[in-house]
Amino acid sequence: MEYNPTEIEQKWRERWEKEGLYKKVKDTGKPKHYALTMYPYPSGDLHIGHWYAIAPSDAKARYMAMKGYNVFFPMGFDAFGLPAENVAIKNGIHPYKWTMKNIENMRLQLKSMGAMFDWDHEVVTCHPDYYKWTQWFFLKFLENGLAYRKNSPVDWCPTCNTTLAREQVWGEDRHCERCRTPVIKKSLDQWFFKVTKYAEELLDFSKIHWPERVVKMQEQWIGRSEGAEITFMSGQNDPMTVFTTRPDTLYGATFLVLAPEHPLVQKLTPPDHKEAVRGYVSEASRKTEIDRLTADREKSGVFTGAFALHPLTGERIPIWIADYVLMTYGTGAIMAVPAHDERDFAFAKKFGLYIKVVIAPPGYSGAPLQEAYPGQGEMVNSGPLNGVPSEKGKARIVEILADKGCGRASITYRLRDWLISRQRYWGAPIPIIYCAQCGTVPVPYDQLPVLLPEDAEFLPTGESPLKKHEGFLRAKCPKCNSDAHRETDTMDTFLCSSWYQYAYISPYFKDAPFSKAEAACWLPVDQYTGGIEHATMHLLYTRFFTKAMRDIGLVDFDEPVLNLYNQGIILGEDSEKMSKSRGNVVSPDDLVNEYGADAVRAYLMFIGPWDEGGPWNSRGIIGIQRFLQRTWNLVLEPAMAKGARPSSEETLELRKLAHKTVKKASGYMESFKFNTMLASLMEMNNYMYKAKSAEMAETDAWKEAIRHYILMLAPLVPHLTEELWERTGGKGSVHRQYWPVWDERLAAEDRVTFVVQVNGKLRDRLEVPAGIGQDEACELARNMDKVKSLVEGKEIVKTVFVPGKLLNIVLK
RNA sequence: GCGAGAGUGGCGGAACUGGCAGACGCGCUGGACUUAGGAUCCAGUGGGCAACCGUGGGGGUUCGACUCCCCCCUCUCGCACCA
Repeated sequence: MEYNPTEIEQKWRERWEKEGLYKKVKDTGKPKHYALTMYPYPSGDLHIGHWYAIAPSDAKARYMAMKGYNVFFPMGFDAFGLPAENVAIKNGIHPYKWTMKNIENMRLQLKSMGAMFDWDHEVVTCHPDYYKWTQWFFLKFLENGLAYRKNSPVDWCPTCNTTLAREQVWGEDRHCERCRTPVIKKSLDQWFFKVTKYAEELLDFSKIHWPERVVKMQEQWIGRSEGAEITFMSGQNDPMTVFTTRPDTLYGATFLVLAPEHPLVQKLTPPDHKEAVRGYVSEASRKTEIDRLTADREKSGVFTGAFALHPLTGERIPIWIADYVLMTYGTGAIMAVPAHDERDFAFAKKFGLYIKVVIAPPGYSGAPLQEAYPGQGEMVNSGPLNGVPSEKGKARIVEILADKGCGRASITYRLRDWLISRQRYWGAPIPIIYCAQCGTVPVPYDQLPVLLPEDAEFLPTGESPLKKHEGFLRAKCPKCNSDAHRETDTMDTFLCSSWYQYAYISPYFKDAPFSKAEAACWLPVDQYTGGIEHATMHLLYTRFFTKAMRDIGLVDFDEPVLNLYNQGIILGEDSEKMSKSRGNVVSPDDLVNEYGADAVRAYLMFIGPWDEGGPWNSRGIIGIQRFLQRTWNLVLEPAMAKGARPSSEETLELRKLAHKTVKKASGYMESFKFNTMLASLMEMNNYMYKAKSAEMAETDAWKEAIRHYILMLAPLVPHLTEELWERTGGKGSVHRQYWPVWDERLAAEDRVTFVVQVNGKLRDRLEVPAGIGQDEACELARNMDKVKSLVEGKEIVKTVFVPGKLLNIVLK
C-alpha cells in the first residue's frame, strides 16, 4: 500500500464539503470558540506566506474543536485596494472583474489547504452588501461626533500624481512604493475619524492577552506624555500656548519656537521680518520628508522679529520659527530651554541664543554647559524655587501658573486622528453630498449603498475616475432637493477590516451590519492570528472601532480580540524576503502537487517556532514526507510475526510513552509550539516503528497508542489522519473526536536517568527509580568506578542531592 | 538615539522554575537489500588521538550557568527633531 496524498486529500475534501463537517452550528452544550486568521488581499495567487500564516492557525482551531469547543473559523477577502486599480489603468480590466477572478482562484487554492473554514460565512469587502455597512459605520460615526472633515496635508507622489495610503509610503526615506519617488505633503480637504478620543482607553490592555511586543508598539504609537500647557503673551498681547513635559525648567525658557505652519506666525511678524519669515515658511512647506531627514537634523529657523513675555520673570524673549517644531504635535509651539533639551541646545548654539541653567547637573560649578543636561536635579536660577528638587518643581510651577491663569497640567498624545479619505476609485465611497445651500449632507441611511459606477474610465492621469463620472457626481441634496454633488473620495480599506470579524458571523446581513442574536453567541474573537506588521494599523483601528461601536450601542464589550498571536515571516531560501525580482519565491501549489497539502502544512509547522519565521529550505520537506509515509506504514502495514508475545514490561512501556506524548503534545498545542509538537510525535513514531510486531499489534496498549497518535496528528495533518481513522475502523470523522486525555500516573516518570557529578562535572549515570533517596543514591554513586577513582583519598566537602535529577559530590 | 527581540553542530532548531547541552529533522559517513537507488531499513555523526574543550566575547554569583547579574560585540524589528 502506498501513501498517495493527492488521491486521499481530494477525496476527503470533497466528502467534508458534502457532509458540511465544518459548518458553524449553534451548540449550547459546548463553549464557543471564535478562531480568526487575518484575511488575505486577493492578489490572485496564494503564496507560501499565506500558508505559513493560515495552516498553523487552522491546526490550532482544529485542536480547540477536539478539546470540546464549538469552533467557528471563517475566511474572506480584503477586496478593496490599489493594486486592482493599477491593473485597471494598465490593462483596462475593471477592478471588480479582476478582484473576483482572483478570489475564485484563491478560494480554490485555500481549499487545497484542507482548512476547517466555513465557506458559508465568507465575506468579500468589495461586495455592495458589505460596503453598504462600511458606509453605514461612517454615517454612524459622523452622527456621533467621531467623523469630521478638515484641510490637511497628506502624502502625495508627484510622479504618480496621486495621494498615497500610508502603507504605500515605504522605507526610511519615505518613497512611493511604485516609482520610488520621495513623497511630498499636499494639503487637501480630508475626512478623519476621531481615534484620539479613545487615546487613553486604547492604552488599557488589561482586558486582553496580546503579545507584549504589540502592546509596546501600540503604547509607543499612542505616545502619552504628561506635562503642562503654558500660555505666553506676545508684545501685541496675542496668547501663545506651548506644551512641555518639563514645566520645572520654565525659568530656563529663553526663547519660543513656533512651527512654520503655526496660525499666529503671520500676525506676529513685524513688516521688517516678513520677507525672511515668508521665505522660510514656503521653503519648509516645499521640503520633502527626505530633505528633512538627510539634512542630518541640522537645525534651521528664522527669528520672527517678535517677542513674548515670560509669565514668571516678565522678561522679553524672542519668538522664532523652525521646522523642528511640528504643527501636528502638542500645540505646535514650544518654550525652548536650551540648557536642558538637546534640540533646543543645538538650536541656541547655532543661532547664538541665551542658554540659562536652571537645573544643576551633578557637580555643577556654574560654568557654561558643553551639552544639554536633560536630567533631574536641584533647581537654580529659578527665583522662589531655588533649591527645590526638579521632580517636585513640576507640580509647584503648574500651581503657580494656574493661580496666575496662564497654565495648567496637560496630557498630550502622539496618536493622530485617522485619515480615511483616499482619492481613488476602488474603495467604499464616502456617503456624503455637498450642497451649495445645505453644505455637507450625509446620504440618508435608506439610500445606502452609494454604489461605485461600473462604467468608470481608468486613465493614467492619477485622478480618481469618480471625479469625472457625471452619473456618479451629480446628486440631489437629500435636504433641499437642489442640484448637488457627491464626495468622490473613497474610504481607507482599513475600515473594511475594522469590522470584518463582526460581518463573518452573519455575512451580508440585511437589517444591520451583523445579527444581534449571532453576536451574543459568538463575539468577541477568542483567538486571532496574523502578522506583526498590523500592530499599529489594523489592530489599533479595530480596537477603536469596537469602542466606538460599544458607545453607539452595537456591542456590550470593550475589546474585539481577546487573544492574539503573531506568526513570523517565511523567507526565501537565501534568507531574503521572498519577491519575484529576487527569484526566490516558493510556490505552494507546486509543493502540494509534489508532496501533498498535509506535508506542506506539517513542514511549515516543523521548520521552527511559529512566531520566529525563518528561511524556507526545500530539502527539509523530505523529512516530513518520510514521517508521513512512516505514519502510514506504522498504522496500516501488517507487521512481521516475532513468535513471542510482548512482555507486560514492553506493553507498559508503550503505554507510558503514549501517555507522556499526549501530555507533551497537549502543552505544545496550547502554546503554539508546533515544531516541538511534531518532534514528540516523531519520537513516538520512531519508538513504535521499532517495537512493532504482529503480536504487539494485537495488544490493547498498541491499539490505544495508535489511536492517540492519529488523534494528536489530526489537527496538523487532517487528510491523512482522516484516512487512517477510517481504515482502522474509527467511527465518524476523526475531526469530530475528542483530544486524547493522559493518565498522570502513566505519564509520570518512574525510572530516571540519575546524573552523578563530581565537582559539578558529569561523571556517570544511574538508571534508578525516580523516588530514590539521598543515602541510597550516594551509596550507589560511591561504588561506581569512575567516581571511586576520583574520590579516593580526597575529602568530601559536601554532597548536593536533587531528588530525581542528580547527585553532586564536592571534593576539597 | 529610544523601545523590543535574537546570537547554540555543516544547516533548521531542542533544553520545564539554574541540574545529562545538541531532542526532532535535514545533510553527511558506513552497512544491508538491490540490475540500479535521489526508494527503504540498520548503525554512526559538536570538536579533539587523549586528558579535556565547547551555547557571540569578557567578567561575576553558584556545588553546578545556554538559563541569573554586570560590561561589550553582532544581527533583526518597531519608533525616530513628539517638546
